[in-house]
Amino acid sequence: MFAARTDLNDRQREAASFGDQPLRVIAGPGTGKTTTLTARVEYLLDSGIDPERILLLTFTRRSAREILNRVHAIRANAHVHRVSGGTFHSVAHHTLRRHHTVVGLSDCFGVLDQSDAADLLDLVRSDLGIVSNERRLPKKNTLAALYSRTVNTGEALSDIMAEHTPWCADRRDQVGHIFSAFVARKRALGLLDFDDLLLYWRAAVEDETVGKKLGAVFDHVLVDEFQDVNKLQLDILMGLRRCDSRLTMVGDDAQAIYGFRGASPRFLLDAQDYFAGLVTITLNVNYRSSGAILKVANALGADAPEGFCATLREDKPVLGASAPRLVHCADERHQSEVVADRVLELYEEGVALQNQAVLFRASHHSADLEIELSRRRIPFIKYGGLRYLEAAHVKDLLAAFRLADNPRDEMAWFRLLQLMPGVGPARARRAIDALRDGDKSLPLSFEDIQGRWPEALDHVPLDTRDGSTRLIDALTPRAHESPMTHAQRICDAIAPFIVASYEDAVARLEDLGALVLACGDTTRLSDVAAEQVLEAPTSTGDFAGPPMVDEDWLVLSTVHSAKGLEFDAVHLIHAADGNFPSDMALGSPEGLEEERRLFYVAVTRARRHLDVYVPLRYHHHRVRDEHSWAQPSRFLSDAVRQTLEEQLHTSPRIEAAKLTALAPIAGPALVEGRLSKLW
DNA sequence: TAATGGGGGTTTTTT
DNA sequence: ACCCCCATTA
Repeated sequence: MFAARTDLNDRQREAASFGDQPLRVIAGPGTGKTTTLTARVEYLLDSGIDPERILLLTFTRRSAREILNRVHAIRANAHVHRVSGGTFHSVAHHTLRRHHTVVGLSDCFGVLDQSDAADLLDLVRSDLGIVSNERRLPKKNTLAALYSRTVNTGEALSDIMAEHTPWCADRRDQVGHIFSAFVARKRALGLLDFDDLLLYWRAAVEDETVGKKLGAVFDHVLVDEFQDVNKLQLDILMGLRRCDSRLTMVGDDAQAIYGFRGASPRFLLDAQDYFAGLVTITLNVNYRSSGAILKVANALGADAPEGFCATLREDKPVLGASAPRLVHCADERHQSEVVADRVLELYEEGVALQNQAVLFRASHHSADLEIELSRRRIPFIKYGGLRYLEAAHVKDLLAAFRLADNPRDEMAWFRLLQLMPGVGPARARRAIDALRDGDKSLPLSFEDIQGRWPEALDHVPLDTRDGSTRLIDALTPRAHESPMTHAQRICDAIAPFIVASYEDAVARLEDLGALVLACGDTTRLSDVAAEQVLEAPTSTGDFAGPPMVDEDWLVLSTVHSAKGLEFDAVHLIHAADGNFPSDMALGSPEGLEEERRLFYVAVTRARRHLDVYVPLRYHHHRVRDEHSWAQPSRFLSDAVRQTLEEQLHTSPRIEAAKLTALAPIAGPALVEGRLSKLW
């Protein structure tokens, strides 16, 4: 039973067994946040709450699973798997699928990921006759970011643009036109983007009657990583809890790193304004890191202008810890060598590769290290950055899945038609136009599509007509066919195009096969496509299996993706100003403070070993020797440096290069002079 | 008129 | 991987 748990401290226990008022737990890194949430779920189950009536909102599906697995490990007989949980977006998706009628959606809506949304914005822009190559008009990805920030914060577009894209603020009206056309187009095509999932969920919970019903489904709502909640998500929570005060929020203002998604730690700090009767419990005893590492973290916190809520306290000394170091390297190449050396050194000392992580600010910062690791045959897995899901062939098949349910999805048509050789944007567009009915909208069923297909065929080159017709046949659903069989037919129809256009077709076809298998237990293909997009594999290894056969591998991760994780050893690379903090974030004081928190997150992932690396020199082009000198990150203030042991590494390569600058010796004379004594 | 392939330059972070 | 630009091909 719950009372028997002895691994909780008093504060954790108090939080876990707290009553029915709104509860805010401020939990610094390593203070047992997950343990406490787990214990709270366990406590609620013990007190007789039906697992299905607990909603656990976490930042990633992975952390939801981790918490539920832990509960499950403790009480194997419980129906823990029935606890409702996931990310805001995935719970929104489930809610909308189930209750599509009440929010006025069709049940076959497709879900666009970020880059699909950007593509649609670009399409809408060109339809409006707004030319993209004019200077000062934001590019599609910037447009997508602007749109997202605007709807997630609920602030006026002009304010958002003035703050984040002042260089094009005078284009506000055009951007506004693009956005309203974008909204209309999504609706006409039966598509929702990530933001729409939340917007529709909010619309539902904000409705007096519907909201009451949706909220009444849950007795308890628990929210992890509350510091990364934005206004839209806060509105949803307030709607869900309009008649019920049982809400638990766990977070840490010091780890708020998702401002670019409209999140603000203010919602955690000001939670009492949104939830009446709020009680706060603060956890600050750290069970993760060595005292020396905590000193680094606290020094970083002390530099923050407004400070952090929790100053971390050591529980008891961590065994086998080394002094945190600041390592100066010659350049990026040298940094990779030094990191690889250090990783192997720790490995020799018994720290498995899996317990070591290399962290960095931006995904491409690991490029050189990846080369070095491959050269030395050190296996690694990379989190963050590019995902397999973003690979073209996967997106192709997912587009086909969406299309099979919803023939109005022009985005999907546009993408699939261009898969055929000889079909580019212009022909794809004409073929789509040929499919339209008189009123310019696409048919709702594949029967009608089949009827119009001969006309569309005129726009496809002769030698791809067979293949494209086979694809249309595959997309057309058959009576009494399981989604998986249908998916397999679609996959088979696409395979020839994949084989024709990619060198490494075998590996890509394997990816597609995995996607087909993922259709096992669903009723709709568009549902599978959405699930895949919402629960993307988080690393380059998740999708196709680990990169090598070895059972141990080093973790490479962006700091964002490392959130919530911990490692015996952390190697933080590129701690140079401009990289970390990123110079993209220096425009505003808030941006800089977010970078500081990000640095803090990186440092606090480490249990026993922390090494921060600063390359002194950056090469800009491969040509010649153009380079600039880097300043160490501004977060490495004097106070922070006093908590670190500084180490200056000289590189044999750099030392060797210096030789060429020396005055030459008289080589031939010396050699011949010495030899001449022999004869 | 379109599609395609090559080359060069860039890339913040994620649901 | 993306974007942008340019030359070549169908």
